Amino acid sequence: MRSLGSWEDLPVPELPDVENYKRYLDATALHERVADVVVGNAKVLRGLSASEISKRLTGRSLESSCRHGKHLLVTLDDGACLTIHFGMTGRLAYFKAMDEDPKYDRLRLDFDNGYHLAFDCRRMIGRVGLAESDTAFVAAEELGPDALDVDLTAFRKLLADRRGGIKAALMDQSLLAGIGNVYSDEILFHAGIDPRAAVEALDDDTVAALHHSLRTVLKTAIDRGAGSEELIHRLPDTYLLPHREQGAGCPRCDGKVHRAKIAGRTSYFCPACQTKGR
DNA sequence: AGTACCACCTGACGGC
DNA sequence: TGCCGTCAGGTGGTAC
Repeated sequence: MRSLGSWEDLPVPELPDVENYKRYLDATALHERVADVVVGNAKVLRGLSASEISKRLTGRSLESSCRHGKHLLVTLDDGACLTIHFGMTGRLAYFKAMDEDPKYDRLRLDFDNGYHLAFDCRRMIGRVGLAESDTAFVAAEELGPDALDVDLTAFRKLLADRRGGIKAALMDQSLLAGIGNVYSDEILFHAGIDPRAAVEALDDDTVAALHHSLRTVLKTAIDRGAGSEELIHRLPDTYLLPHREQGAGCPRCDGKVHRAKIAGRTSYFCPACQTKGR
């Protein structure tokens, strides 16, 4: 059992978490001018040197932001784009007093107003970079459309040409961007689809149900505070996320939650509820 | 094209 | 008590 407040309760950033990080950045650091850049660990820069990112960011201000899938893209006043991917353990912290600097601060922007924005990333699987523009970045990364921008017609089209497992398809960032292991499980749970199902095995009604679940789950997670450790306590009772444990009671039936490796990931599902696509 | 597996990375946890 | 293997999970690379 996970203990409350341990690092394990921190969410792995997928679309809903990153959306709330974007809103956090918009509410805090936007329009502030960067006075200094402090690189705590250049590994998160992948290739880009500390002096290069420092040179490009110093004197700039953060003008606007957008999110595409799990990426946060911040446009600067010179038109360039600061790109942030949170990996598994990344998050943002905006603060004034340096004793609030998070432990795993890998990159910090110090603003003219005396505040700081830190990219906190314990496992350093996250990365920060620079791109010509947000659209250039999305194209270069070969990302599919953002999961919340895909309507039912487009969703049917994406799946029509896809073969193989539905869980792998949902998590494929080049097909649609933003869904990872945890939310793919949640979405399939609400749609009543067996996570081991093949895409071809889903009929039209089931694809419509899947699309509906996808939107509902992602939006609910955003509204209930994804990105905060409180999310798990704020989700509706019918959500699987607080029951991601082998043998836990299914929140919808008398069955038990099962764990299995599906699409290469540890997956949780209820075999009694999730029967579609079998 | 889709799948399988490894590596990256850190810290928690179970086994002995 | 303490060492050690294993696991988590997004992404990227490679092999099939």
